[in-house]
Amino acid sequence: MNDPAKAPTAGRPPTLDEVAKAAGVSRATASRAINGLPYVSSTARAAVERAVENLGYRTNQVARSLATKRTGSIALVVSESEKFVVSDPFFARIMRGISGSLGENGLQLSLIMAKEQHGDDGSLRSLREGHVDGVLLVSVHGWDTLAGQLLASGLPLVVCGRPLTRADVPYVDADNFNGASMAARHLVDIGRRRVATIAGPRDMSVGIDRLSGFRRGLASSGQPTDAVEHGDFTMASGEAAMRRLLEAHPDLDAVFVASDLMAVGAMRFLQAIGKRVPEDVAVVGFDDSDVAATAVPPLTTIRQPVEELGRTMAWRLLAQLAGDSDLPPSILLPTEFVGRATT
Amino acid sequence: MNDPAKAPTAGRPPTLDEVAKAAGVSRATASRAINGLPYVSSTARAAVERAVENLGYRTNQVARSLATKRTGSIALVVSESEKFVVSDPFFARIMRGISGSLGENGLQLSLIMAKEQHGDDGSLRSLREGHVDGVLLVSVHGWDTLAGQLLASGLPLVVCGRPLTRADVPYVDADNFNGASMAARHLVDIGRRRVATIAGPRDMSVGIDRLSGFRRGLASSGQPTDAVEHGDFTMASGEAAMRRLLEAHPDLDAVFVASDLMAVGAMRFLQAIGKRVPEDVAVVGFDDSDVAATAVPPLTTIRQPVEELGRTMAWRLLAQLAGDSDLPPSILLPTEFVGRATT
DNA sequence: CTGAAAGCGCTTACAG
DNA sequence: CTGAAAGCGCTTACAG
Repeated sequence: MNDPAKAPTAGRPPTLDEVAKAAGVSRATASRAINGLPYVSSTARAAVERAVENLGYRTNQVARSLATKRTGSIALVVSESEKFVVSDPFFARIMRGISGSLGENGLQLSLIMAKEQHGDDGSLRSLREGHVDGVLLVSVHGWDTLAGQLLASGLPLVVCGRPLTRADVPYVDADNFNGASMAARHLVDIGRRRVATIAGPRDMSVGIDRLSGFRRGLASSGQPTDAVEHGDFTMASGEAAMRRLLEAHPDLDAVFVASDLMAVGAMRFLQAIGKRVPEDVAVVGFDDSDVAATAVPPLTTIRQPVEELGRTMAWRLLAQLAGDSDLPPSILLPTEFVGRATT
Repeated sequence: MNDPAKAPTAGRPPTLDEVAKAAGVSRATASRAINGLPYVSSTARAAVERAVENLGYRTNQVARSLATKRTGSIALVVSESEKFVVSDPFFARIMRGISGSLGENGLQLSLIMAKEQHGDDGSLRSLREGHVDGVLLVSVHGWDTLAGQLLASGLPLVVCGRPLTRADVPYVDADNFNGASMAARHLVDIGRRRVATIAGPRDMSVGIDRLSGFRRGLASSGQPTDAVEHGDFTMASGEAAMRRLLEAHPDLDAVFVASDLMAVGAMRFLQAIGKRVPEDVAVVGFDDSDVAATAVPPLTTIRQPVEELGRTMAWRLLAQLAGDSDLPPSILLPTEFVGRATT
């Protein structure tokens, strides 16, 4: 059943020219019909559609890119030196959001793992070679180095998380400030009199914003906001910070922890020394990651919409590429209180 | 300091034509010099190099692709429906290997998260639109659906892990059979008389191969190979399988577990019921993942070279694209015994 | 070793 | 609504 009408091109995929010929129209008209442009008679459109179907025609995106100067693909740049970043569940969810949103719009995702140690190692080279239309950057540390190179490339850029330096680049982030504030207020509302916090690193905006939010939330209660220890978002660091906190403030009866993982570490320490959660010490985490629900007891926390973060980054970049005006320079996504058993 | 010699193109990046003009040669010669082709006089080459430098010229890859019919990018297809796949540390390491290897060869990595539920959801569309030169597939389950579509695209394809069906597609895998065999032999060598196994799923080649290897390794000892329970590679499944194993074979004194994570689950159960590891029951895992070294006690295991798996997939595909003949249809990477404290 | 010319497969003013 | 033509920026036989 080697229907010659279906394979007239012997191997090589059919071209627009062949479609036009088969439809009895010009290449220009065929192009318009295929791209859904106006001003194509319905008969011409139908003929082209039939030809496309018969020939199994697919637009050659490379040729289209050369003509339109749009590549239809977006780079996702991650810093490879952070060993864990790709395997981080948070990152995986971001990526899923981005990928879904891009896919719906017919765009490709080009993944670039940049080694940030060297100034120019070539991993970002493709960005300057017209391979992509825009760039999405996800990087916790090393933001400056990478962002500098990306900005220099002149491509539209959206980053994940509020950048510490360079206020001039569009970003998307969770509303860490208000989330943390909610957590603190909740602890006050349930009657806790001495509320402490395990904050994130001082040099990350996510650490900084959750700490300021915590202070803001506690402000109305008149409580001091001096019971603060820092961790690095690992479980072990949460455990150690909890120990330091109790040494310095033995009277604390609640703790807001800037990530669920650190909160689990903190709870582990509390339980090890015989403190009951929530009776002796109430705990609120942040993220609503998988560990929150499976912790014992299940962890009260602040949810951030991670996949939505990725979706929104993609949306913001696409809107910019589409030339939308009056775009918000940056976007904060609402966080949400999730009550469980630790408060 | 707006040196006109450095920015003669006002915004728009410089073209090959401009480089040629600046170097005083033809476009053809400029092209040859830039691509390092032979038959270019050293003076011409030098002049072109200088012009490239001065103008800040970069090859427009899209134009090059149209002319050469090579895109310089490779698709990495993963199945999105496996929620965890992207956040799986194993996958992250594979991806690092692939990305590194591709980057060294100046190729792009295009990430495609395919929804395998639908026959054709468009996520694989780009593959048929000339976007990529070849495809790398990483997917544990759902292999058939995806591979079928990919094979149909006619693009060169290399998959990760031995496919259960379709022996006709090149793959790269760890030598699961010999690794498992080594594990079983080791347990016999240290004097265990009743060796059991917690195997992986029956419908995954990695599960199957590690089970056959185990049986092969035990064969010479004359021990029965009937003490087998299956898990699904999660910690919880390892725990449950260990329970079933002890119910059926209370006399077992050693267990080979087909993954480190399941092994940790198994150890958790053993310790919960008061069995000592390794005194009462010796345990060998598989993978040498992070949890192996941090387990208590540290887990004896079989190491598989995960990043090298990714590197090798990339190498195999590139070699095929380069037209190398006599390529091995598939490649098995050696696994290695890592002795720790559980045996 | 070099250059003029054709070609890769599309899109898009421009002039009907 | 339609078509002829130019153009996107490169590569590569071909003929010197």
